[in-house]
Amino acid sequence: MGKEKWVTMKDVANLANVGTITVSRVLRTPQKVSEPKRKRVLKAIEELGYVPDNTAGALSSSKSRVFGAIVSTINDSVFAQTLDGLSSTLRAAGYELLLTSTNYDPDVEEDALRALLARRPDGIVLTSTTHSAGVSKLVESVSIPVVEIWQLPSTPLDIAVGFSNFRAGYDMGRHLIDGGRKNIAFLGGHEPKNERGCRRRDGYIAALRDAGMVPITWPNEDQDLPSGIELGAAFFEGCLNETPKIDGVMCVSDQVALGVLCEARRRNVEVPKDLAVAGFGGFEMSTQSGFDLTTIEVPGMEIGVATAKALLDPDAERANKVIDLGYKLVARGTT
Amino acid sequence: MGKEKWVTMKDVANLANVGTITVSRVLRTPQKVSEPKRKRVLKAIEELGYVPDNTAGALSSSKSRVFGAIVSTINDSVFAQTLDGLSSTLRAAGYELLLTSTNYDPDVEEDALRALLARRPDGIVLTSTTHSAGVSKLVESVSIPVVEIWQLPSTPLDIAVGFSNFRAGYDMGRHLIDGGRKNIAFLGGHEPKNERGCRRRDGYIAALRDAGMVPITWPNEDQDLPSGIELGAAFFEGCLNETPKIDGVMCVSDQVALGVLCEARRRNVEVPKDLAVAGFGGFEMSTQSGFDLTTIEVPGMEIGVATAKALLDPDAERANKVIDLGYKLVARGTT
DNA sequence: TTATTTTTTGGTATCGATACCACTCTTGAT
DNA sequence: ATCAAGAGTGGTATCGATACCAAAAAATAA
Repeated sequence: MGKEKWVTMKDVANLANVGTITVSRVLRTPQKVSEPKRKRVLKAIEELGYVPDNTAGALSSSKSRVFGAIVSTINDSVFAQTLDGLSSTLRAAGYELLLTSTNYDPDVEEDALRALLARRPDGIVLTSTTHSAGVSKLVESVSIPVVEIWQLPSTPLDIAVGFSNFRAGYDMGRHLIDGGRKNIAFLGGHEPKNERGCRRRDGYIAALRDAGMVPITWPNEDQDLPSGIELGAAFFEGCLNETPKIDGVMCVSDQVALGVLCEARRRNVEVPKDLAVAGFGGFEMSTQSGFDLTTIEVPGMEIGVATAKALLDPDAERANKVIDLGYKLVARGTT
Repeated sequence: MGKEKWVTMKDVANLANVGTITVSRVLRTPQKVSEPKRKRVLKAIEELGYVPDNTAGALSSSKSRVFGAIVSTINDSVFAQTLDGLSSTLRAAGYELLLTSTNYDPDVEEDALRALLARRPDGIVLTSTTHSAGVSKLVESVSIPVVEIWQLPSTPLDIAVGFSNFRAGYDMGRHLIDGGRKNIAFLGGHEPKNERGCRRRDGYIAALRDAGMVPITWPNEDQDLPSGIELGAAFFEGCLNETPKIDGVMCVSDQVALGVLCEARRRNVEVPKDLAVAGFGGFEMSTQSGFDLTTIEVPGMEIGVATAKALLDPDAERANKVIDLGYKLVARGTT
């Protein structure tokens, strides 16, 4: 626990017998410094254990080398992949990630954004696409790239990287219809704060309407908790009580789908004979060695990487403001 | 996309007709400013849409109001709870979290730590407890709190918050022995880079030795991938081929345990009659409405909250350098 | 050789906030 | 009325890096 002060660039410069600016250049643009001086500086850095102070650098260059992200939750495996991809790509380029989660509470978003902007990030990542007036105003007053992810907003603030939740919902609806199911329900997605889930549900509804079928959704009251396996079981039970003839369910997430699978097993409902089950997300356990679940696989990692690229070179990406990375409907044993 | 410059504290001061320092005080120590001036300043802030620049504040006060965290992976649901607890508690106190993941690669740790320290954080969170010489040296040269989490190191660098992975492994071993199992295997945990998993395995080995039984572990070669459901299935298969009489398995994680459950079902091995299965972590799906899996429940969220408290008030916590939050063995249907 | 470009280098001002100190103005005690 | 204590306020130096400009050194052209 040394109480010593931090070593400064000036200390390094003195030891190496150069100007401070030369030390700065060795770190930022080494090719602009002659071989012998560069070596001397590097040796001095090593010797003193110098760790540059980015807060000072940020102040004078107005480049913080930090990006801010506001996510709805960290606690979602597919989503976490995006963060992994984002954070590692950024770190490779010498940037760090300032992370804030709102736990699906939009009221937190503005505060979180203020706090992030106070750190003068070089860019911002948002996971929501409908924003409060305050948020929009803040974002518009700022001249840094803003990337909205995991959705494709019709009017992006700046850049968007994601896929169409609506089309994914629609496609899965069709998949169940094509599989001959007659009474298909959608479980979850009625959390008004989870926009992505709502869009999937909208897609499902459209698919059924287009096929002349009646959409069944459950639950129908607002419900705030992020959907998980417990809810899946509960949803299925509730839905079945109301509409016993259900022969296909499409779930807002893989977690909910697993809850349905568990509940179905307890009730001796045979999958896929009596009931088709489809999820969304493509998390690890949906694979064949797991639950062999039909699902929509989302390119979580790719979204993270593409987002990082957009942040690092916004002008290149701004040509096409909306980057659609698509999704993959993977039909497996449960349908 | 406004190209306007940021509003500065001076702008606010001018508009409110006060000194810049008064504006600073309104934000940091409002009780030291008289009512009328405070109101005027707040109005000016509102009017101009002023967002303070923390990088400048950090430089002059040497308090960045940022904490850095280096985690092995974001992609683990129980672990994510810790991050959620950490980040929300910190934000409530006006601090942000700078997050970096190493993907279980210890070589990345030193680089990541350097990058974090360059942002002059007010504290650091580490998820590993065995560090390279470079990391230890860096940490020791710094006078900020350092919290190691999810483990209880014998010689903490500074403060530690977690539980004993060894004892958890030991207890679960005993649980299976007490349940009358005769041939108990431990699956996973042979990733040398995953210390926590190794400690659990060590605990299991000790429990079996103490009971005069022969420990069986699988796999026995180094294996780097973080354990998941696919690996669980594969491990179980491999282990069964070598030692067919297995009647109990303890897994390094719940994910691996689920893989075992799936593979067991495919092979018509009845759980828990023919095979007891235990996991570790207590993630959502292990509950009764999910897979009814016997597991060790870890207080993920609490670790995050306690870590935040330790960072915010290190001196209070440093009295007891090691904070053991324990764990809970939850016996369910699979044993 | 000298003139001219290019590369390398360092001095000084600057970024925007807070620390520190000095000063004024209350308030209450004597 | 006088003084002491404390609250409220602002000026100026400062944090540690980078930008900008100018000067020196080296490389190239004439």
